[in-house]
Amino acid sequence: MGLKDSTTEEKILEAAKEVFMKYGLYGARMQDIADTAGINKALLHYYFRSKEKLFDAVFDGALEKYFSQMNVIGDKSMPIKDRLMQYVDNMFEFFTEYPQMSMFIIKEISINPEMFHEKVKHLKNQKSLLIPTLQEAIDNGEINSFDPVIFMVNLHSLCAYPFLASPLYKLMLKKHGYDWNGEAKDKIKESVKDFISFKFQ
Amino acid sequence: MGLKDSTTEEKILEAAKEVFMKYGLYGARMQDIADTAGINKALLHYYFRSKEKLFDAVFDGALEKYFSQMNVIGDKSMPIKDRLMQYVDNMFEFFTEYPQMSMFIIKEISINPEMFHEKVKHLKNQKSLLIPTLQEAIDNGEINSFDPVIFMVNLHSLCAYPFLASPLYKLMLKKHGYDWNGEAKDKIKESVKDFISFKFQ
DNA sequence: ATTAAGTTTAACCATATGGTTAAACCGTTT
DNA sequence: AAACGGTTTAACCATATGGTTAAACTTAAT
Repeated sequence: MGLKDSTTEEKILEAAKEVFMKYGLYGARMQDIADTAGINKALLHYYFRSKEKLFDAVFDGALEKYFSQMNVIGDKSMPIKDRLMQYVDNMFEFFTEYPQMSMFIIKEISINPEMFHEKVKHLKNQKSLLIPTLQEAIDNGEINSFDPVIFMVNLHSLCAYPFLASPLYKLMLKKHGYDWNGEAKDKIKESVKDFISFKFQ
Repeated sequence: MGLKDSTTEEKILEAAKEVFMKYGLYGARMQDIADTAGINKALLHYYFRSKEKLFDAVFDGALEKYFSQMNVIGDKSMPIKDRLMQYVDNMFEFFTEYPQMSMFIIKEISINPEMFHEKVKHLKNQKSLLIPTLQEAIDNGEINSFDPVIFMVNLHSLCAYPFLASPLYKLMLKKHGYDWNGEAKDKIKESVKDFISFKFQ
């Protein structure tokens, strides 16, 4: 019950992240995780009692990171437009660092929505900060009225989809002279900012 | 080698679609497919030699349907704006009928890009019709100049992501008074049309 | 009715897989 | 050095899984 060797546990978690994110709960193999971590398979069960428990640790971490990131939004000292531009920058930075995360979360929820329903209760940042922020700017008369919920869906679409579909784009954009890991990502980010700029004169 | 009972083969393919799309190649179980189809497991191997072959049949069908759909775009008799609006309608119709398809295709490509690379060669409609169509409208002076490749990415983002993320939205939009299966989908479609309208005065 | 060909099933097989256990291996305390 | 606690490993177990086989079944042609 004492302190466990943190580095081993972290090695396991890192490997589990990699394998679960790629193959999902059912597609992932414990032996694969052990090999990736460079340890014995029995150690997985020593640190995390079962495959499900290990998966939970990975999934909980992902949910926490994902939802807290989605709520990073600048304070009221800036105009709403600047805050949104910064929000776009943050999303692109986040998805660049964790390109597989949205796919992982969405896919696992689609397989097992009940589990997600249970887990979301224990999250601290479950409600979007973006929507009340937009609503406030509308109420202030800072921007013209529109539906902030629908706008949030559009904005997340524009930012998240290019990364979700990057396995496709990595192979298909070449035909049009673009390299995903090169200029494409930045050009897309600028185009997203262009897109939402129209909404704010 | 003669004609096989078409209904059994179709039952298998239907079940395989369902199970593979949900769990992916590695997560899917042959027994699960057999149970879903209501047949003996050995029959799967009688009609399709192996799990991989059965998966190929499903994946090839999905690729074919997906890429041919992405190229349905009206002819030059209409103004470019109307053609794009129709394109949006088509995408929303398609994703409503096959909500899991983009997820399935993208996920499997991300696990095994080489396989996709091989398969895409044998596709008839591999290159996007949207991009040359936009380029033509720009060259004609019908619309102001912009990058058609980046625009295509944005447009597909706006249309595809809401369905990709629908497992999430189904659970989260309720908090804001929306029902995914009710009004939300249509409101999002209209907002997408609004978004792209800005590009065309 | 018999044959022939395709179809379907139950019973099997070899291996993969999640999980367990007892022993070995540390590092620290006494 | 002995004892103790946490850590790691090899060997093992029960079941799941993809795949095979031989026999039973169905249908149509002769």
